[in-house]
Amino acid sequence: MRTESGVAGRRSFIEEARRRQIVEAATRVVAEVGYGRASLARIAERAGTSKSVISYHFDGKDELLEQVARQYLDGAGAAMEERLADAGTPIERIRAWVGAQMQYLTADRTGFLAMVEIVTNHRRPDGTRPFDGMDEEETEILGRLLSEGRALGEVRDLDADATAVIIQQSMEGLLSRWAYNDAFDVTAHIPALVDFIDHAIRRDPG
Amino acid sequence: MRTESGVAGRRSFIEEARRRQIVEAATRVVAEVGYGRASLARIAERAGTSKSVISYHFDGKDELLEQVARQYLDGAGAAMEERLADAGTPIERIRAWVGAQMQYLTADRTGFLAMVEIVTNHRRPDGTRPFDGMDEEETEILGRLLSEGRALGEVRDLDADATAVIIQQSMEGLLSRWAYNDAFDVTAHIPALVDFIDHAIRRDPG
DNA sequence: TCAAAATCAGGCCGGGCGGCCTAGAATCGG
DNA sequence: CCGATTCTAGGCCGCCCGGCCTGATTTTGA
Repeated sequence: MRTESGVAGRRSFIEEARRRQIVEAATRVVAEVGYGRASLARIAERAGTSKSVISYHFDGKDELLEQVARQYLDGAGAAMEERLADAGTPIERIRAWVGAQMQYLTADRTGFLAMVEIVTNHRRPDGTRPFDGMDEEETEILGRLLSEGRALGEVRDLDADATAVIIQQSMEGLLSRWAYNDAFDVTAHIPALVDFIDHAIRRDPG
Repeated sequence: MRTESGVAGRRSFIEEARRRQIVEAATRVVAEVGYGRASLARIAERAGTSKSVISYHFDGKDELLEQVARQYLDGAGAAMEERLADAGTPIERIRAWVGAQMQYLTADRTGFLAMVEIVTNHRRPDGTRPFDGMDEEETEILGRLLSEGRALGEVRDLDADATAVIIQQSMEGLLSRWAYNDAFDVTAHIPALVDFIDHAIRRDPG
């Protein structure tokens, strides 16, 4: 690879197309057979090319898989930032936030499964996980909204930070169920989850 | 191995001791380096023995790892069955259930991590997961308790089955946070979770 | 006591892995 | 148009894996 990685846009047309194609193939393979069985040979076969093409366009398997996860997470992050409503009361914004997050994350099952496999299993040579402490930022957003809600009297007396973690993980828990059970209709459970959270935090339920 | 597997109790003293020792070593190795890097060589080294001892006492790596997960899950199942309170209102029983489950599952971090790694990553040769649909039974228990509570007017109007899934997965979500972040103080969050669930389902909060 | 059975360590084997090399094909730039 | 560059396919390498074999050692049981 001639263009030293890091600066985008300096890549040729073929380079970009190949990277997209390979990332796409890797996503499908990881989602299908899992992280452990996703080899370069399988990915190359799925992409209709050879292993050396992957080696040529990526620094190695690690960079490719990190790219797969990073790509999905970047998309999710951008979509969330865009849909983070400024209007409404804190609880309304939390409801919108939870709904939007669940809706986006369940839109592309293959991408989601691949991301989960990589985030949970990928390790650096020293054993550490590259994708650590990802959702802390989102938890902080929830925590701020809960604090605002408490100040306004809309949210009952509770530990904002602890509750933010619980809300965030209740979402991830539901997504986890969906990840392990294809037949589980997660979208049908989103309203129940939003309602569940609403009643859990609202001071004066109606 | 002479005693055809299946019938327990027919194993010799040495056999039992070795199996316990190897399962213990495998648990620690899987929890430390993850499912993907947990090789027979590493497990044997940790156990202070050689690979062939594992091959002698177990049918293979698959049986060993399934044993590691099964052992933890059996212990959890037995503990839960024992602590499933008969007394109290449905919500009180749900609170007790959630608290007990969280308390037991966080008591042995190493065993829990190994179980999670194996349950999520272990696959049969055909690609299917042996540990599928495990928590459905527990979800059904929660669903029954919610239905009872609704009939008694203690629980608000809600979809019992959907809510049962959400409660179950909110627990697993919190455990997942703990699994990925050693510093996360999960026990400190248990009361907040129980309170969260209580407010989410109770008809007349106070 | 002592042969038979059980248990163990070390080495070896075939296989799949990621990475790399090489020769040639495709593309580009002047 | 053609040399230089980019890109690709296939094969090869060393590594680690799980499984197996062999021969030594320990334990068992009559």
